[in-house]
Amino acid sequence: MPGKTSIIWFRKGLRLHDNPALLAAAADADHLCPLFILDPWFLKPDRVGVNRVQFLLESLADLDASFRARGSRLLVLRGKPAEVLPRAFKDWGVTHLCFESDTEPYAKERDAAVAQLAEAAGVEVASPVSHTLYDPQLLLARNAGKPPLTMQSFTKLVDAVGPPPSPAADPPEKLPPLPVKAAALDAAAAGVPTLAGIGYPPAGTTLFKGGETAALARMADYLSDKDWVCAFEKPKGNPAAFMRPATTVLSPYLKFGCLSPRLFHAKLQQIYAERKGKHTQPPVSLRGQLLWREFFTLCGAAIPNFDRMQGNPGCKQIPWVDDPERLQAWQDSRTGYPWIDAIMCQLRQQGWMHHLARHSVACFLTRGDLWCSWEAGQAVFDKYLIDADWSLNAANWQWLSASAFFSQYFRVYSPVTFGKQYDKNGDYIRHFMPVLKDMPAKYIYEPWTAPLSVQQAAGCIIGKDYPRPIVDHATASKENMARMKAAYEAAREGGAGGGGGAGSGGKAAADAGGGSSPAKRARKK
DNA sequence: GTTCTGTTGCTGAC
DNA sequence: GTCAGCAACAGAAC
Repeated sequence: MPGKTSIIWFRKGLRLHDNPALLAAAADADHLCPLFILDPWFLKPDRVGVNRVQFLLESLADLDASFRARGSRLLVLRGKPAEVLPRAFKDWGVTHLCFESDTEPYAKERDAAVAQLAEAAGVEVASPVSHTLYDPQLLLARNAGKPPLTMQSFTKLVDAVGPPPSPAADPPEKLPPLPVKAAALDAAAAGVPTLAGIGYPPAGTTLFKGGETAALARMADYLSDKDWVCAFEKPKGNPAAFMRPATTVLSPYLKFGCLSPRLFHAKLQQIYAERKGKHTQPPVSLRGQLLWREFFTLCGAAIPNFDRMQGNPGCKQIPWVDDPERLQAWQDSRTGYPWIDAIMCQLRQQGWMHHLARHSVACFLTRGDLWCSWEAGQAVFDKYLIDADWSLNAANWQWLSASAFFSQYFRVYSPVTFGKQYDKNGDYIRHFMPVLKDMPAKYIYEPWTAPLSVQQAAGCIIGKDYPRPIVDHATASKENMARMKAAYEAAREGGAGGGGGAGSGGKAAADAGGGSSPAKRARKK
């Protein structure tokens, strides 16, 4: 009987802890090859920014170091997985291929093709779930094959299913050696490349360092303050806090799998248990944030065309206007609204912004002010965010544009007053938009209202050094609200959400006789 | 059918 | 700091 030679194929899940695929590959193996493949599909500088790629390379270097400490090493090969892997099967005499299951559309297609090739080569495949707390297929099955549409029903679903699996055991101190031919590959052929080596600028500008080591340290740091953990309420965070962010910034580590959601979840439950119920609850608690991730990942896995408007049955069809100039101004921090422009600058610079800051700019681009498609904004976020996650990005853009999940389109973020609530002096703006750093606090959110003498004293003339507002918010938001109303009416008449290309052709009848009874209600908050 | 509620709106009067 | 009014949606529970 031939020996076992395995590949543990890393894609996300860039960690050794809670890694069931690694355990499966290593168990009773004579040879184990840890492998990452730099897929050209992901590495396009115009589509994936330098900060996220840097984060990835740092994560790979950290992974390599961890393998070396266990008598192994990480091989990094380049090419399409469907071409690289069959060669490796043959060259190295591979008998087993293990990788973490992935529900994104590209990944599903890629993995199905690879699994077929493996079968043809007589290679046994295992792909356990460890990117999410729960197996999305299991959740779907428990909910009649359909994803829940609200966070409340999602929370109910996971409550009914019970606690998620515990994190898997740590891998052994000593791992099997590489196959002989794989071990012969040198750094040039199979090492972690430099940014420049793959066509990127030599360095990114993000503050956040990739890798499992950094992830565990960051988690430990935030979890050490148990009062903070138990009092965490996401909506109360300060989006303008940039020296120490109001949230954990564990999202990029969860995105790449440097941190296991199950480990994070287990640690949170431990702390909550110590406090005997005195802690915040989902959806606003820290655990709630993991459930949001879980909810949206499930939606991304179960709803067709989840990253598009057309053909997406959950997405309201709204007649957005394709306006490249507006989109570009938004992307390049030239809207003339300092709060918006500063946030977009933080995005390009750090690859991360607070959740509420993302809300501000997403609302502004779509239903609030510029009436551009959420898909266009999604693409910009997908390029620059270090934590860009396919499902979460699509879900949040649909949420903010009131295309799905959320429908109170009359709640519009003000590009002027929203940030002011948190940062009266405008320190966040001064930091990210240095051109405005000497503008008096009175005018910093609306510099076009500053008298010319003030502008001169601040060294920032509006219309010359910094643009005038791209739209008048009061006018634009009012017009857009009317457009939303019409799109919603059209959707109701045309039969909900609408998958096909029906678009928004139906014009809104002034009063469809819908005659909803005059629900007079005294609502209190 | 009605009622309740939804992680995170804004403005202006008090 | 609180609260009504703004103009008003849709899923879930009843």
